[in-house]
Amino acid sequence: MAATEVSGPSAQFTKIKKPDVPLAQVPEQGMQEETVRRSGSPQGASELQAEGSCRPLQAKHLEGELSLVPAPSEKHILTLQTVHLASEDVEMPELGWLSAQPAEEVQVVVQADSGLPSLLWLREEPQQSAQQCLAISVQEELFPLQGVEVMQFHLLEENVSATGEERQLAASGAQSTGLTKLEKGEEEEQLVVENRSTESTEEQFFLVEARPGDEGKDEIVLTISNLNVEEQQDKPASGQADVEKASSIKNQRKTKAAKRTFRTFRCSACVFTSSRVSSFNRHMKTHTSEKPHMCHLCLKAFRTVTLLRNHVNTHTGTRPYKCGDCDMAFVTSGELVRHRRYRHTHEKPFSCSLCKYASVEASKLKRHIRSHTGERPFQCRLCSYASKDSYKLKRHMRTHSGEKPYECHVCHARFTQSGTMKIHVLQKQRENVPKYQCPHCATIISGVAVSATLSGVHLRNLHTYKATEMRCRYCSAGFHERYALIQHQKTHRNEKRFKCQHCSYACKQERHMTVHVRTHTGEKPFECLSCDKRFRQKQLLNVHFRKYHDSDFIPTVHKCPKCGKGFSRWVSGGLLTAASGHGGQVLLVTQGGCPGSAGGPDSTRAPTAAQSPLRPFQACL
DNA sequence: GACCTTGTCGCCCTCTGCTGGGAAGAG
DNA sequence: ACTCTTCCCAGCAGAGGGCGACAAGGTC
Ligand SMILES: [Zn+2]
Ligand SMILES: [Zn+2]
Ligand SMILES: [Zn+2]
Ligand SMILES: [Zn+2]
Repeated sequence: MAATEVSGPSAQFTKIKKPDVPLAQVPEQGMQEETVRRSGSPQGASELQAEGSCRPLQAKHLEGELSLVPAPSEKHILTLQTVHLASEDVEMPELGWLSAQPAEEVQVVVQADSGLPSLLWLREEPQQSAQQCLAISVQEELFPLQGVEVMQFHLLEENVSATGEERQLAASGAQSTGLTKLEKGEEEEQLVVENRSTESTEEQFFLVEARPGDEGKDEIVLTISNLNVEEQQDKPASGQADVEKASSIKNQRKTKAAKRTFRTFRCSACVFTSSRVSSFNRHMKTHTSEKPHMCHLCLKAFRTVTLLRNHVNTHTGTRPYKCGDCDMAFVTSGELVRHRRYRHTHEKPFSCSLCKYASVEASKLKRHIRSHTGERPFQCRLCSYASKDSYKLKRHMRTHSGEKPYECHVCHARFTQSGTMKIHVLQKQRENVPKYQCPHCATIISGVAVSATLSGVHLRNLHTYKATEMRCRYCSAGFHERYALIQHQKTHRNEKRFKCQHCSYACKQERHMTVHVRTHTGEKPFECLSCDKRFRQKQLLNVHFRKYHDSDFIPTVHKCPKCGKGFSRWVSGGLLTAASGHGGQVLLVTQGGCPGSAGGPDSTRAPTAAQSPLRPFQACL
């Protein structure tokens, strides 16, 4: 490949568009190139808005370069950096793509139209070469290589513009030097990036070349090449503009990536890539069903010896990984780590972005997120219920099956949930615990916590001698023991302490006396709103209203078992109060029946008040 | 290949809170 | 006798903690 030329009316940055080649068609490795074009139609800077949660990047111009400075905490997904490939006799400057320090880099923002990551980083290099290209590094984990390879990189001319010098170069069709150079102050855009957090992973590299498009057209052609299969030497020779030469560029950055030689092996069946052939080979076995290692105890087969050994340990109970802080032990180190996070370190690496929840395991966060989204993937096949996790659905299914797996050991009652049974058992224990009988009184202390403490409290509170005499609330009696006082006061309870001033009537409660006094004063404070009749008691008014003004009122009929006549009420002493058929009279009857018969009581409901044979029985009220 | 780490799925558990029916007691 | 209120309790769902088991990749 020849030296890359960059041309065009302005500087250029890239807009990622949708992959337009199916992943399966993506060239596997090497120097295959994807050439994409973009016409020169301008795009408004306002389009530089990524969807989703966003954080603005402010464009700045620093000493002739425009850079977009991210917030320090930003993590980004793609990195786009310029690499200035020198001519054959010019030693290449350092390669920015290995720097892996985004905060130091100059960035270029691209927009994702199709959910692709929305930011590329672009590193501005000094203009040391007439031949330039771009290298893109991709954090593999979040953005599979194949997906990137086929992306279209569109130039956004409005965003950036070439310096005057560059314009000249472009106009002349000569080699451009300032691919990433931005005109100071020309368009300082507030750019927005997708705020997606990720951990740093191995990077993938592409070579992007820019050169003028068809003659006379406002067009730039970007050529994207894969660099992954090339080796990068620690001490490369001078570079050329083709990939092979780029691959041997001296890398002066002291980074991890720069210090090692790497080669990428890529699975043809999935997105997996690895720099190690051993990992690659092992990975390829995952695409087969080959499981040569079989458990002699249960005949289950495994892919690796390690998996088999762990499995056999579950049979034998062998748990080599013991927790240093408790007695727990585990089959695998991972289980131990997780246990320690749950029980000892409380480290919770997975945090909810919507609330303060954090979890030890990703699956727990996933489950938690459903409480925000309301998603209920587990649908009951018998009713409309759907749950957010499988366990709740399983638990719910017991309501259909009637299964009650939990049994009370005290009364053998069964329950669908353990918690329900637990509460029940606690209740039973309260009933069955040993009781404490106070030696000084009839008090019996029972409950779950019968103890010396509790009985001691009883003795101290009730049976200790008090120097100060305690007076009864109702009379002049005095006591030095609280228990004696309380017992005495109880004797006042059944006393008819309220005595009528006008007659001999006495009662226990003041409210009863209030009502009674009205029989002397004639006061009837409760007035019927429908007939102006007045009552001394509210209850009497209520009864009146129902009987005479409520059409829904259904009186109870007590039938005389002997003669079948209806009575409004049964009096336990053997009196039936006559209802209809007895002319509204009060009739004294024997237990066996009314005077015209003999027998016991019976009661039925009359169909309606209107149809009832009963007549309101005023005399008995 | 061994060891380790990371990730995933599934299972079971606890704690918690709401609800409705029924018994008991008060009014 | 009736009504109303309160309490109890079983039923049930929401949310989260913890572990078992396994798969797969990185590294030595
Ligand atoms: Zn087995
Ligand atoms: Zn422990
Ligand atoms: Zn949350
Ligand atoms: Zn259901």
